[in-house]
Amino acid sequence: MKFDVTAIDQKWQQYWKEHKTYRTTNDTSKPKYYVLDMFPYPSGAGLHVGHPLGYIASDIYSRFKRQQGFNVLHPMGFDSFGLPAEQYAIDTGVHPSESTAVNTERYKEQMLSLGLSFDWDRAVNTSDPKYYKWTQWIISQVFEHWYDKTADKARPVSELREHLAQHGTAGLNAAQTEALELSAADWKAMGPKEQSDVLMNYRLAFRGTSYVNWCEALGTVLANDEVKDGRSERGNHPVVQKAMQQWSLRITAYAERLLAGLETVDYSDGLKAQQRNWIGKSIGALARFDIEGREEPLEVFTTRADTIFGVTFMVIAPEHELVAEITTPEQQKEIDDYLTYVGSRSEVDRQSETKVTGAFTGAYCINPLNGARVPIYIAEYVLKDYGTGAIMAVPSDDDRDKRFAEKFGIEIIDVIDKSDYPGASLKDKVGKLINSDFLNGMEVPDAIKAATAKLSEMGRGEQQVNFRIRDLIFSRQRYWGEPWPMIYDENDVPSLVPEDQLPVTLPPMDDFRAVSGVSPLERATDWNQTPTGRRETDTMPATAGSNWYYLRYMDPNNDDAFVAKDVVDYWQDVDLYVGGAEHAVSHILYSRLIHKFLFDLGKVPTREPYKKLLNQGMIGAPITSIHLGILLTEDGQRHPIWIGSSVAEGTPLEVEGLGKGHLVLDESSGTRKVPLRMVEETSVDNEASFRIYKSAIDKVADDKAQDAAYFRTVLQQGNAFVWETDREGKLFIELSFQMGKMSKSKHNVINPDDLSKRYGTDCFRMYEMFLGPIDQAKPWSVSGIDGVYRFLRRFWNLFVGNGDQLNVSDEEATKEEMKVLHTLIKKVTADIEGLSFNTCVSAFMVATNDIIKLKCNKRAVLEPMVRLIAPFAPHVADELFAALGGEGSVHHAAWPALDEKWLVEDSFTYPIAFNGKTRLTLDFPAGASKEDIEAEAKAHPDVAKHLEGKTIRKVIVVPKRMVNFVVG
RNA sequence: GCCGACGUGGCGGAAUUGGUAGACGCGCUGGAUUCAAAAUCCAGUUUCUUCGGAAGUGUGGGUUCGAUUCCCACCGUCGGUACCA
Repeated sequence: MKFDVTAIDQKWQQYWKEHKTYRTTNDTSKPKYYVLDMFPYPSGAGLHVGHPLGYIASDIYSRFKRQQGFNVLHPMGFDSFGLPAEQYAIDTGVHPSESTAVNTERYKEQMLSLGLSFDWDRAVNTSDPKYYKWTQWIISQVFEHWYDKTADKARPVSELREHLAQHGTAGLNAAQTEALELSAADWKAMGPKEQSDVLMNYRLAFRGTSYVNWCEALGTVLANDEVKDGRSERGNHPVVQKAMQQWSLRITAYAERLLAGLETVDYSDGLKAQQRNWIGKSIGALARFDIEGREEPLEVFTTRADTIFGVTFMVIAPEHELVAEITTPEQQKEIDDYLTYVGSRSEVDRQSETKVTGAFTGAYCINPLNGARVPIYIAEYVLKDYGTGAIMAVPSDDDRDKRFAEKFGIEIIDVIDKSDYPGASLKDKVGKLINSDFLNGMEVPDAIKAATAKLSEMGRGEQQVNFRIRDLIFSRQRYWGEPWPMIYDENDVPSLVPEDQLPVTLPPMDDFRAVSGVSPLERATDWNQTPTGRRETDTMPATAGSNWYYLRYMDPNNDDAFVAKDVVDYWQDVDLYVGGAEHAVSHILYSRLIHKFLFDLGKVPTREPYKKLLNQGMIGAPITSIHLGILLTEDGQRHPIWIGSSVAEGTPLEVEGLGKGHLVLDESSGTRKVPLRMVEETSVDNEASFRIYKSAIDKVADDKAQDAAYFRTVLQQGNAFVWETDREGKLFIELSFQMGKMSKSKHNVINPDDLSKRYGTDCFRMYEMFLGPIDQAKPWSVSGIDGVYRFLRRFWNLFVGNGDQLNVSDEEATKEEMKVLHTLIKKVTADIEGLSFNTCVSAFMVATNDIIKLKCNKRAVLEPMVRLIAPFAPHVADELFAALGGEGSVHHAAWPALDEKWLVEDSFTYPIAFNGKTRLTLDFPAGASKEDIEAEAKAHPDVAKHLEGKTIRKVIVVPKRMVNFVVG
């Protein structure tokens, strides 16, 4: 028996594959346990050392539960639709299905080599038509439902039609885009197109105009979470707001339930807070201000109705529909100029803006409580999508309003006396009302109630709840996603593709570019023209496939349903969900939405999809960045150029092909840093800086790899390099360097394969766990992996001794030896339950060291230790288990049972403290009484020495803890 | 700005309900083995010290017989979010 990690790894990985050791059946006789890893997107870069952290943790947990006798569902699959594969296809001409297949295979191999116990027979792929048939089916169901706020659940659209035919909109309490008023007769008089438009107002999946994040470079709409700092997360392209016709999911209908459900699940506080934030519930009041010379009032939403006497102007969003209507002729030019200015600004501009801007419409409205005449402005800082798109401005009590009032010379009326609350900010909502008529003297919370009540009494407003969350835009003008299963007839009325015709598969294409907002599928005319009408050419976003995948694993090959009822009734929900915090908001929220929808339909038995969520911490790694600057040439031309990290602004430069000039910086952010993968040829100069050599860049030009494609894109943003020369005369640019999280976009990924090969998979697994608490961020470092390797060797040597043969005795174990074993059982069992895997590894080390000291090689101790270490070191454990004559795989062997009798102590070592400071320790029998301990301790000569010349004021004895003398 | 998490040796990190701070591992120092090295094994390793001790868990206060743990204020790091009315 040799400790040959490579041979052991291969042998057992082969064995598990052949024997389908990790196959899971829907065996309802055992209790179920569902452990899920977040769906990976199979990128070209492969796994890095950050990924396995979560996979190993969930694998350990699954194996542990399996040994405890649970029927464990632990599946893996791939989120294989998405932008990167399509972008890669545009860059290289490789079809997304091909690159995805290659990447998926690579991920699977890497996961197999980590010894992860997935049941690969249950693997799913979102881009597989057999899978996305059901994605389309679920979205079809969403389309066929509306939200009844009275019943607080989704109901079929057929019932809505009936209601409209009988009562019109009377008595309808539905989640809707806008409030409609129709009689039954109105409804019946409508044509198909008009009826369809009315239903769209209520459908949970609907088509409508919305302001969207438009990314010109990617040629598609992006979700809020796909935009970071006004740029696209994929590719870092600028994003602008644009009004477009889009499919959306009415997530706002579920806002309240998504919020309430957080109370019932075991997620971290931080994550719950993030979700609450994203949903953004606020309770306030709707107030209606009459506009001079106009019937319809101006509606505003405010959380501070109490400050209504301090209102000195109103602000509406530039996109607000009233703007055109109320602007007076004298102010028309000013408003037009401002609208032009707003239209010219991207998201980045708007977000980085600190000064207030706006324009006066010339119109006035009337404060309903005191009749004051209030001017109406438009300004960028008021958002179209939140509340009513209009605010009542209270410059005395709101920072932005104040800056605006100061700039435009508007009166400021103090309405809150905060002198009782020094240091309180506006958000604290404290103080006493002044200058406010009947509210004077009230505290803020009371005044809010009183003012709201008054508005309501006057019919000028009412209490209202507002949510920050916006409906989820579910259209992408791209190829590589699920087609919306819709056909438009000659009246432009969309209808679902019948269920028996699903899936609507993607047509084969070889050119995936989206041209000016039109999906590439528009060009597939053979596909999109059908006898009954034209197909919808928008596809769904990546989240469509990933927000319900956990259900498909339960029943992955079912052709009659997304999951069979009896199967989902058995598996219920995910017990433990492990993944990165970067998906904390969007993915979790969207799958919670779909789950709740399916619950309403009676398709799933639980209200929440994920009972417990574990977010693994990031593993940090170096990020190298290349700098982009601007060369201003003597003839006034500006050229983007690549420069070293140390080139200062104003440096005179002469660049081949561009001429002489000097360096100016990017207006927005100085030199712009672009993360760059360390290509192999890049050489390390010292720890703080890296160099990229010209020879490396030239080589990339004809490289077909996916990394090279990214690299080329980056390089195309600058058109020349400002080279420096090293000692050997080679040209290079110095890159900047910092530690940061490991991610595809930062191109600082470290691959686990090498370590796994060198030290063995089990060592790599235990080392990753040993790094620290699973949920905390930490830098990657390989120092320390040797220690884990040495431990595994020592553990192995317990069984083989000095020779190459198994050397285990059948003698009865001593009390001391059994104590070591049971201490380990207790610690490891508790710590796995508590997801504290790093301390488990320590516990194994301690136990191994103790057993070595006891020179114990007894089966009674060692065999249970093999079963304990099996979740952590599955290969070595199976090898040892087989050598010991175990039947089958250790991974189906029972978890060792704890017997507390071995842990009972005869005596306890008490720390003896004086005024809380421990000075010595003394042993007392475990059963000794307080009185005996106190008397004996006082009598002990070492204690007496400390008590000399002092008065004992008090003695505290806590059995099995400590003794403390309070002296003076 | 707001929300959340976290601050412990040279480093990663341990410490049930408040009860011996620094487990375990890395690194380092010394030793054994070796012609030598690797590997392995043994001992030591918070700081200061007059070698009796003393101080010590980001900083300052508080509660307590006793605080890494609980409370208050502040500082710092990381993550999220940002004109949300």
